[in-house]
Amino acid sequence: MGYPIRLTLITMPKHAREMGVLKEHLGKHQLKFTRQRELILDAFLKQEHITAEDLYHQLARKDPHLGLATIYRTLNLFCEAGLAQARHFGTQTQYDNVSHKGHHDHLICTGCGKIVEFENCDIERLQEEVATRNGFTIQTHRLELYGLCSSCRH
Amino acid sequence: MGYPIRLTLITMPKHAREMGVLKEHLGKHQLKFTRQRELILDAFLKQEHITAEDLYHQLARKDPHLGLATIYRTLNLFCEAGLAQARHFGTQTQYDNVSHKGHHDHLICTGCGKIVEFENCDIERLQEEVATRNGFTIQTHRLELYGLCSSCRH
DNA sequence: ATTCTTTTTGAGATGATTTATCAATTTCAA
DNA sequence: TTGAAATTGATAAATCATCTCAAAAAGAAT
Repeated sequence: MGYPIRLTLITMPKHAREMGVLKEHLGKHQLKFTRQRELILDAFLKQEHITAEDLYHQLARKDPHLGLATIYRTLNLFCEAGLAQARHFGTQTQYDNVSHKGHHDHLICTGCGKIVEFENCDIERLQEEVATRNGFTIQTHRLELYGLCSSCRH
Repeated sequence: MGYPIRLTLITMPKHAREMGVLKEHLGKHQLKFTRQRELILDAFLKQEHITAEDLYHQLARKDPHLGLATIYRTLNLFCEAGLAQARHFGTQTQYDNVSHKGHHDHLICTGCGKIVEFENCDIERLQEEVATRNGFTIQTHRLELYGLCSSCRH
């Protein structure tokens, strides 16, 4: 009986953990915490993946008119801080939100463009094996499977 | 005893099989077989992977002066014919020669840029599993492992 | 709070890569 | 050989991302 005691968590600001990661990275590199960086991180974390251009338009309506260059700079900063990962799919660069998972693999439908994300420990273990056998130490990886989803096969 | 009877193969023109693949693709799409396309395929097949720019410079001295636009058009044509595969690595597009292997996976050193190619049947089998579980039929895939090679780790 | 140094921002210029345009040329089937 | 259709090459244009730099903001030290 009694209510679950989650009040402190419920009232925590959104994306507190990621904001902390960002601040730690900034501190370590003599960089500053700005309103723009906060706004962009907040918006970025609401998506699985987005392009700089899309994020620019999404934020254009907000109060200060954020420059496109700032969006690019900040997304690249997130990559360095380990909050995002750049991926070149098609013509524009996609920035993936990897703040809540170790790796990010994709199943991509060549028919409709649908993207399904997955994780597979067995594959990752085999990747480590291959790398070790070749004297490499893996920092990150990218696995994309292209094909037709069930709807597009017909 | 006696010599191995491989004479017909030995005297076959280089890249005959791939040239056949190209011609078949051209025929199916009302496209024409030109001297440029022949030259570009010949040069392209001599590498594992190359950028349009590099191929352009490599061919610049040859008889008909090939335009850069033609190189791009033709490499994209090869992709459609299944002879090449485009990969966005860094800023330029890399065109991989996939004519003699099923798939093309890479170990890429983030220190020196060295690229090691590998194939791993176990990984491919697991990829099929993942795809099937999600209702996908795989057409192709891309696996890139980024890390430091043994020389760059120091 | 004020000052001061350093970093960041925004707007547009710039750079890099790829595609589009179009007249002249080439291919290839009739 | 002829003629319709496709291709080519040169360059313009488009696309995407980074660079430049003066003005603004951040943050530490007064």
